Amino acid sequence: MVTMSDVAREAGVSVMTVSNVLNERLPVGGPTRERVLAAVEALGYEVNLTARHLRAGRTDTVALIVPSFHDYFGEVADEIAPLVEAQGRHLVLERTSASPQYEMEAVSVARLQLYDGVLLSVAGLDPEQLSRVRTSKPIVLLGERDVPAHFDHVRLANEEGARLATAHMIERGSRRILALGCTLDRAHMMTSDRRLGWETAHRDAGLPVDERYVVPIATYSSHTARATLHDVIASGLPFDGIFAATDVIALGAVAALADRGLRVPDEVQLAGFDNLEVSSFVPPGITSVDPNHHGVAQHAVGLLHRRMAGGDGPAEHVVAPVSLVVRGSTRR
Amino acid sequence: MVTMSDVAREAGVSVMTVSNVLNERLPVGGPTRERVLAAVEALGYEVNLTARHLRAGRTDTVALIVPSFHDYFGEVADEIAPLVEAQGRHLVLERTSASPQYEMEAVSVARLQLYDGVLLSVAGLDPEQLSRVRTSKPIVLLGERDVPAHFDHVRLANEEGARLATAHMIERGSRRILALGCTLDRAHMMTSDRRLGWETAHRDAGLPVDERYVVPIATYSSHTARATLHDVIASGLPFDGIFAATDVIALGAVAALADRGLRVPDEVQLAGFDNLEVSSFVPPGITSVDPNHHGVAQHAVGLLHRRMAGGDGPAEHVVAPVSLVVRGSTRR
DNA sequence: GCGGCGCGTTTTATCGATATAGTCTGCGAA
DNA sequence: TTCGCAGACTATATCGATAAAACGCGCCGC
Repeated sequence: MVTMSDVAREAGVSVMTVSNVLNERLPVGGPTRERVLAAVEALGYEVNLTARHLRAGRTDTVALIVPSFHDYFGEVADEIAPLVEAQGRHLVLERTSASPQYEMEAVSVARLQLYDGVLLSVAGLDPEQLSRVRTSKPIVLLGERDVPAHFDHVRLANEEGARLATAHMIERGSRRILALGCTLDRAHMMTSDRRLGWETAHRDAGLPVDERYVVPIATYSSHTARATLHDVIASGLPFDGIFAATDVIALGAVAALADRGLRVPDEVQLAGFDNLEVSSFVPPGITSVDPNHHGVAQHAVGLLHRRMAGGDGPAEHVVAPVSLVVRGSTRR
Repeated sequence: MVTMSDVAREAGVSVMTVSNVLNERLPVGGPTRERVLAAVEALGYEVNLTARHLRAGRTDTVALIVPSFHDYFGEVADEIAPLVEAQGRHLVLERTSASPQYEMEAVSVARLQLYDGVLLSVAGLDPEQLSRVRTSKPIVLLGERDVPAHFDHVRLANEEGARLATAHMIERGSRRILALGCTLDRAHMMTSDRRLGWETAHRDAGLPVDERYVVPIATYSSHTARATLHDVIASGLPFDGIFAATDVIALGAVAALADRGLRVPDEVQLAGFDNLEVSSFVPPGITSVDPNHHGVAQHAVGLLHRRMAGGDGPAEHVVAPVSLVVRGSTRR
């Protein structure tokens, strides 16, 4: 490996002179500078970032830690990346498999030291576990779980989004709407907050809330959603609308409905949540709650930037507004 | 920040003793070890990985560098992650926006030093640019472009996959099959290799090859694909089948066909390439060439592992076999 | 003629961990 | 009593870069 001192020897100067030439900190005389640059070129020297990071105590890198790389998080990550790069920092992604253990490791002091800041998409950790995190570096939390108050946090207006989608289907005539992928839990988390919105829409419309229509699913995959909806259909529970807790679930539902020859939206209306890119392309177009990925990304990166710049106000808890994107899976 | 020497002072020992306790290199006496562990606990010490990396010249981290985080690459990344972790290393993702400049920076000596090895999914760099890369660390290339011979490389059987898909549609009755997203270029790259397979299938079946049916698209997004297919339909060019160069393109095609009320597969058969997860859920199910993500991931990680372990045989060029997954978008 | 100043460059210390060589203590054998 | 030696622990050098201080030299002004 070519080091700065190799360059220094080649150019007949001290390492500091090389450093000064390359970083333009202190001025270096013309001829000397030329010799240094020639030596750099000849040897193919490039700075060792690890050493620089150690010395500088800074890495100019931000980590985005997500449960998995595909679907929702991939799309969010692609929104976040340009914003971080616009600040002159690098973005790297790490993955936790949604396992609490991996998430804890990812925000361990040791790993945090590799980055100037971390965006953590919380999937597995509960508030109690999170409160044990030693925040040696700025962390901004993303995601729909409850988190300790001292963390900056960006979440979505889950209840409102679910309410919008459900109310829309009620207005368009659905009376028996499944809450697919939702749960009856009390803890504030994605699946229960969205179920609350589903409930609210029913109450607002003067309709009864039937808990049989809350159908949890074991894993948040299209595959499981498809199988679960098949079970519901087989059970004979009548329904004429589906609010899917996520678009990934909605996608599984679309498949299951097609498997059974149920027409969307004529026989069953369908709405999802997340407005994934794919949702506008799957015929007849999936109506979905748009979380405004770009806005979420801006909030999150903005908060993190403020902390990295030394800002130390009270923690902010942003609830990002959502809107409904109406497509062909609901009636007009 | 709590350092090892803070712990050493607290425990009344030298830093090396702390190091020895934590890394279990040299044996440390019972009582001393207890004091050290107590001090570590009390101060909340964790090792500084940057310092360790500098000293050790190793980071136990592999980078996967991709054009973008979502769709295809997100799915591949989720396959690669567990394999890298199984080797006791971390995986991080970086993104290049498919820009040649970013790709060059990503494999600059400086950035490579942060990792023990790199998996680079080549999108923007041509062989000439790649050959200028100073490979200070093991690199394995992924992707469908031609690359210099001295790089390990994993690619797909593009021509064969396209041939399979096209032949399948011909066999099922299509006679005028668009090659959507393919190109007439000569350079070996994804879009032209897949076009070759489309051609071969025609020749094999004794059908003429009509270049008007090769329809390139400006950007590889579902959105562009949808718009482009609308243009084709508007142009009046008759077709009864579509081979989409990627599933993302196929998804746009599905949307455009639905927009026009064209029934799949009755009026138009459709096949894609990549077998994205979504393809099995979009009604009626998109027939797609399965690149065996898992196998590709294993090859790539295996090659990289060999290099990182010091293996120095000749570069390997793996062409990963593909197979056709038949779904409802083609006739049975 | 000498202090002072500015410029260009080098010296030294440092970031935090770790490999290696060295030191100290105590115990057993000659 | 002395030497040897093993075991436990410490001192030092090192990874590669950079911040801060020091240095040498020429030139200016009084």
